[in-house]
Amino acid sequence: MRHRLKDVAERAGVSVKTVSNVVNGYLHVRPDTRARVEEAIAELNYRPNLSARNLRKGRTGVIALAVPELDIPYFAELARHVVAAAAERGWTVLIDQTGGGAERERVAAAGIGDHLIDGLILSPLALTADDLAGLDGTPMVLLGERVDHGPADHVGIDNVAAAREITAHLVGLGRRRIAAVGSQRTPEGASARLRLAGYAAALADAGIGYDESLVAPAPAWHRADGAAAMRHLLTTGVRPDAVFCFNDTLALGALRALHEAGLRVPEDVAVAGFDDIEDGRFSVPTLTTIAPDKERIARLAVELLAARVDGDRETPPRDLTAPYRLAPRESTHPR
Amino acid sequence: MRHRLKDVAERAGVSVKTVSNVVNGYLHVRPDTRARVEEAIAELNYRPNLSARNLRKGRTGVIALAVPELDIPYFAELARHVVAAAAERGWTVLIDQTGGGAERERVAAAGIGDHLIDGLILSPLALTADDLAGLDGTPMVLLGERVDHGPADHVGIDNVAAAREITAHLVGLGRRRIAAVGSQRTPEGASARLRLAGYAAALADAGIGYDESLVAPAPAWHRADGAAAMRHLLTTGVRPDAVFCFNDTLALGALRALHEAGLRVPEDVAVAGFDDIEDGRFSVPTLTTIAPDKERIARLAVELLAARVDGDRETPPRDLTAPYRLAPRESTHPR
DNA sequence: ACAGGTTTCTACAACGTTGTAAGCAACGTT
DNA sequence: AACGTTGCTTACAACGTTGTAGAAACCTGT
Repeated sequence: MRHRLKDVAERAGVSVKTVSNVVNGYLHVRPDTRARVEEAIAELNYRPNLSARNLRKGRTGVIALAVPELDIPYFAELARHVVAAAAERGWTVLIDQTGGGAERERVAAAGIGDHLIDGLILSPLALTADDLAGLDGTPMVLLGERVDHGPADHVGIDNVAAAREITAHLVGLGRRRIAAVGSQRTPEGASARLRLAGYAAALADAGIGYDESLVAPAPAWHRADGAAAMRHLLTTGVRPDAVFCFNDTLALGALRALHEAGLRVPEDVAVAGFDDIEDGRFSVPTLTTIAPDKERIARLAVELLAARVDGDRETPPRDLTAPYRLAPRESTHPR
Repeated sequence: MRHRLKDVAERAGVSVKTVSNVVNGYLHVRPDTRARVEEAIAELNYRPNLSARNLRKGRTGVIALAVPELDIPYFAELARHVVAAAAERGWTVLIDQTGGGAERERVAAAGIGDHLIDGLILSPLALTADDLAGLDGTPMVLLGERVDHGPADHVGIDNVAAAREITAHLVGLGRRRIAAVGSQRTPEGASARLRLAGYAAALADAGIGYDESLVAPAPAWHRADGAAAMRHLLTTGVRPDAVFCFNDTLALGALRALHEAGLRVPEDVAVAGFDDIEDGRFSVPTLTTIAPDKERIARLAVELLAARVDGDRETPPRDLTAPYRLAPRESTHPR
């Protein structure tokens, strides 16, 4: 019960190509012919076969967005903005979950060779410049951490500056034993490294010594990891009077652990996060955070990708920086 | 720099079809021929053109998952499970955001005619049976609310029983002024209606009168809506001693509003949600909820869809029910 | 009536893949 | 030696669409 151009053409008494012209809005079609064709299309409920069209055109109108995990709120919120920005260009977004593993990220990046998608917006956790080197010229935009000298365009925020600013905010409250939660053994340039660097810089600015024992690693950046890291910090000698978590979910986990330990936030321990996910605006207490302009990030990424898909293979990789702002909330209210 | 079967064939000195056979794992290919072909494939970094393959096969290997919003944690978690279940079948999942509007849902449902996807898993908020009637036989599975006599397979949980059970749990704590948050003017059979019915049934079971003023509507089911509804309940005469929110995000918003009003949970007001999102396991206090088996829901949906995609158009629409369990947490601890 | 231009329409080929059917070896059996 | 059988390979057509090139129809001004 599925119809083709041919069926419509026969019904309307014209050639296949004329129907194609009507479907594609080609100008020079006589009004009465057009009407007849449109009638036939409606009667048969004709819909173009996109596979055939894609094959013919070499374009699919689909881009992929590959993120580590959809149920990390930051990525879900980002995905919404990307879908919206892509929709304005008539693109459909295929969302891929890499799980943050290098292998799956590589597969996602390679998948763009399959002609199923016109381009890829990739938010890498594990991938390095080397991994990306082999991908010959298929349009790609990287989000988040910057892959130095990578072959692809990049959109991100200034992680170091943002981390420095929010740490300085904690310092400004008079806190001195400021812990960091979320450090990882990741490649140079990854978010964890950059945010740690900003943290360290802010401490140096304030003349506070960097104390290794106040830096808690987290294998992933989920709530459970934040809670575990916080519990660990509380069992070691020095109790922190403030914590900078490298993202909001870590911070929400930390809030939970502090609550279980009977500590008050912000009175005993001030807590700050990063990402500005919706949860943090409703948690008890609400969460001070760095709010990256996600909408802008998504829009820039789609624009960069569009330029490449439209044939620009000459411009060297571009590196755009989106704004962010510090959003102080209850978790760091002055005592 | 993109290669086709033809290029590989020339390089390996065989016919195009032989290369195709190698790519598709056809049995009768001499080992040395196969080796030569594979070498050529590797040298040219050949990847099949999926548009062409799809055109030829009439299948795309892509299914769509249409959900109202990705940044509602329940749908994000569900999406992860669907992606995983689909991956086991070699399917890619294209995720679509409908925003819960009837129009966008209709577009998503109609999009399956475009031959871009083999089937659709749709989680409708606004769509009615009538909307779905016009879709001639393209495979579709509905999630969540049941569309009575709809033309499609359905997977859900027993909303009425679950709502009744969790309300009974509140009754069991000795609470009597039990509010409901999240009612909506939706079509018969929608989640809001079903959960309200379960709530009412549990009250009746316990001999508690149904009090209209304890039922708060919520235009959407976000945190902000839950907070607003809770604030509204607190300003009206009767202060509830328990609240059943129709989903977890509403409940998290309600927790926030209760906190701002200086009320303790669960001592002053017990709070229960629905969906078992991750946030509720880390909130302060942790959230009592109904935990639907999301993994099972996703798996069943993919299986039902697979049967239809594989050609079964005869079996009448099936209706599967996934299990759930009550997860009691801090927000309803006995006084 | 006719050249010259414009508008409208069409036939054909191609996009890259795979199913079909048939061809060609090589082998074992009579 | 002729035969069927099996294993391996290939030519061809088709999937449904659109770009190209050109034919047909229609104008316009002489």
